[in-house]
Amino acid sequence: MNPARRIRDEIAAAIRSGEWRPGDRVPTEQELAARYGCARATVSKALGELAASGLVERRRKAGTFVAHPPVHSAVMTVPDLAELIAARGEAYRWDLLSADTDDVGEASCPGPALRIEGVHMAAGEAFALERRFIALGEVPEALGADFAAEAPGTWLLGHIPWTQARHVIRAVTPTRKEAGLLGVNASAACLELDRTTWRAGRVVTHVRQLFRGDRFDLVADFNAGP
Amino acid sequence: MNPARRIRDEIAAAIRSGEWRPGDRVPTEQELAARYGCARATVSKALGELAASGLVERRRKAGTFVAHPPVHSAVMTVPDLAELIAARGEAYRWDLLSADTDDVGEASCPGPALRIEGVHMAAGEAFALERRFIALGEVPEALGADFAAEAPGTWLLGHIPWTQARHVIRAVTPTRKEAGLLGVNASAACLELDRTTWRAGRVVTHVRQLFRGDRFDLVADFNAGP
DNA sequence: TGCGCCATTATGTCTAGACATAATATGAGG
DNA sequence: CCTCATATTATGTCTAGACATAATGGCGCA
Repeated sequence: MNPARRIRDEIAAAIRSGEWRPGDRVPTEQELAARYGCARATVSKALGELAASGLVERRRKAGTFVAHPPVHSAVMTVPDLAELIAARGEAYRWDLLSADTDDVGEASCPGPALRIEGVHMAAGEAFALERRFIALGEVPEALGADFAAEAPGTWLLGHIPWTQARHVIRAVTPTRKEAGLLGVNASAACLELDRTTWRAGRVVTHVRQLFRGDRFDLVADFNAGP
Repeated sequence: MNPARRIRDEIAAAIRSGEWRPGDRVPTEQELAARYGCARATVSKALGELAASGLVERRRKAGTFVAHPPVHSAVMTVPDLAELIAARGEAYRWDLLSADTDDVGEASCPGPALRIEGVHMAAGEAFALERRFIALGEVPEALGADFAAEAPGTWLLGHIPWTQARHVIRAVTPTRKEAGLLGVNASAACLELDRTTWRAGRVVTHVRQLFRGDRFDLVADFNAGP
């Protein structure tokens, strides 16, 4: 086992078990270096990783301290729907409802855009509705894509490299039309997921996905540190 | 500006702008060290941080490559309700409905537990319902706490150091009783947030919070890298 | 031709030492 | 007793060099 990894994991374990409490002082780098018989730089690397993951806080001159736990931040994975449904062992299908060019776009995706609507199907039943705008100024090649054959999210993932995104999650009651498409009662709660995606500061796409509340949970794990 | 930080940020910018595409080879550490006029260890540190944040992938002998973007993972912050509401400029209040000891607990929090129910109020109106189990085997001091004066989440945050947690988010239709407590129509969609919290592998608490769908959105940002 | 071994190569990690930086503690002066 | 300058100290970062490790590509042998 690496010295750096060992130091990092042992300190993380002491913090997570409650042995070292928030505010407690972590031994100085020199003390740890002596205890583990390694160079100070090695200890510093381990503490740097712990600080990056939020488990400790380092202050010059003062020393290193066990951080106070955050309210709750968690890493949430929003899965690719095709993969998610395949993982359940169900057949996945994307049904395109409409695809039109639109010179105006909408508030969160202004300018000329491609407007796409469709349904994600699992085991022959509607699973989620999708309404998407793709900014043609950023992704002109979207005009040549066949969104009847491939869901736009899947296509974009293969054509647009690293982006930033913001997700907004809320519970809503579907409109009558949406309820019909999803095959649920008009009073059934649905989970709405709005995602806006930027590249280099400019909006690439905005998508609103509406999930059947009875078939979809978002799961987020909070696991500070490595 | 730090050399390490500069290298890291310039490479991250090249990736996020699309200049370097997924699968592209990043120059070797030696080349980068020569280009930036610094030691190889400095380059290695920068690349290590980029790899930790998922922007690049490093393989021995093969080199460093721009990673393929993940489906979508995002850091979600589940706020402290008291703080959230205070930030909106509204008055926050916690109303305790009941607090009983329970020898059995429930599935996700087995064993002797404290069962607490209450309402989070904002500006005089119900905002969220909470039903919580606190494992007395792990947190016996919870018996001495005054949960009429302080919301159990707030109390736990101050008494239980670093933990792991899992969140499950779904859209539900409230029961008639829940709708009444929240002051919404029985057909209004609500956002349910289930959080189970562990310390050192043992369940500390399980909480179910039910939010008014029209008053609460979860926001998650995806911003790989520093 | 095909298989397996080995040299090469790029990353992974560490060391010992150096200097920078920032915040605290201390002491001098008002 | 308070205030400000200074010394101290722990972290922050870097360097140059070394060795470890793993995967790849090519070479040699069958």
